[in-house]
Amino acid sequence: MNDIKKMGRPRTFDEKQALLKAMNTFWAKGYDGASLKDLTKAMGISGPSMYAAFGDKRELYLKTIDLYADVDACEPVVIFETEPDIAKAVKGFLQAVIHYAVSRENGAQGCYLASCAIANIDEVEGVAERLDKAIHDTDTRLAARFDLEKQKGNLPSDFPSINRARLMYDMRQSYMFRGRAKWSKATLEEDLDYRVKMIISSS
Amino acid sequence: MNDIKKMGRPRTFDEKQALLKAMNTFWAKGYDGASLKDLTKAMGISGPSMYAAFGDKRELYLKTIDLYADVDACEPVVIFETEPDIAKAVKGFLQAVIHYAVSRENGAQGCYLASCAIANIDEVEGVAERLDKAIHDTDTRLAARFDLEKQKGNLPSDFPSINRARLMYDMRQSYMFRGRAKWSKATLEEDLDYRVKMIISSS
DNA sequence: TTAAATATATATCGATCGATACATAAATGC
DNA sequence: GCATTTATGTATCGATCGATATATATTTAA
Repeated sequence: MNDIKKMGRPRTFDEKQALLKAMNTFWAKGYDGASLKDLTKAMGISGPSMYAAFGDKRELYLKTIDLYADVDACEPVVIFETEPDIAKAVKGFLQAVIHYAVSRENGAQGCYLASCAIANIDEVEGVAERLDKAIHDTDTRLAARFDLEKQKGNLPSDFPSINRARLMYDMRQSYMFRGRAKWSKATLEEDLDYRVKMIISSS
Repeated sequence: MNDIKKMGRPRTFDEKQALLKAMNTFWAKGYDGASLKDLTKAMGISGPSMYAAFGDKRELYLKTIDLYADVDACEPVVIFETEPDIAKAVKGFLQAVIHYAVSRENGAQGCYLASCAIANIDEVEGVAERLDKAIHDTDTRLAARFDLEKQKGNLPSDFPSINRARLMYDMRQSYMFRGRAKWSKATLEEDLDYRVKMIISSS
């Protein structure tokens, strides 16, 4: 539906692929630590191409944050939303988080928001609102699944969905933090079952 | 005992005070975002004085990390170690953490390690080992209090001290994260009692 | 009083920063 | 065809980066 030919010389690179490369560069070096040279080299494009496509360094950064929040960080959430059994869903979520936390490429371990974006929350305009939205969106999305289980009668009617959703998100951030600090998958999984219990316990 | 007069012109500034100012600057702007101009202005000294006293920018950064780990971040831990009742100790720890997370000066909210240092873990040599040590030291210190309570008979003999210590530290990091993301003290305290209960629950 | 030692202030270094001017290449519209 | 539009590659801008050379000020040792 949207394949109307545009005028002018066509792009020779894929915007999303370039954004992913930029994200990994920011992730490893930080906003100020990642130079335009670093970024354009990783993206495989020239400086002027970057500016034409994304605006400037700050806008590029904000777009990588949007990409992360909308796409990259969602896999564990999807697992949580699709696994039928709620206990298994919680455990599957945390397992996916742990796997994600330790298995990204060099220098980009952990959570992009928690280990990169948050460092510039007051320095780079636009970061704060995106971070706040990402946290609330995830909290809400996780709570929605708990609410669904309450309707089904699989969780008690007084189950505090939003509080447990926040707790679950906090567990995610904790694993991400230790993952970036080079903790092993095995060590992170040690206390997994108790944490699952803590999340779905009703009182 | 250590007031032997040194030769040469004496320092006109206090090293620790200058380090604290440098830490706040790094905290707000990040390692690469904080320029020597920013740093020396905040520290109230000239460039050459900074280099003479601390080496270079990287060494200054590492020294601020040491200062944070050894001094600045310890207040909630001390509360945890000194409050006689273990349940109150856990709650007091988390309350102190929440207070700390939201009440630092502009741009320096949250945990210095989690919102600044960790961003440069692979970029700045020496950060990774300090971060790893700080996490392990805190985990161990928290676990020691649980072990003490086990000896006293206030906690069951099979209480998993190190796992609960890690959980407690993770709760700390979570509050710090949301504190930096501008969450209010009241909101952070909402689910406090449940978290305390789960930290000291024995099964 | 002089020499040695350490800290300070000013001025400035080459390198790199983010960003852009310009000419050229490759597509569409007519 | 030719004009228009958009993207690319090269070369480079002024500003700022981290770091230092130099001269001066202030202390102790003798």
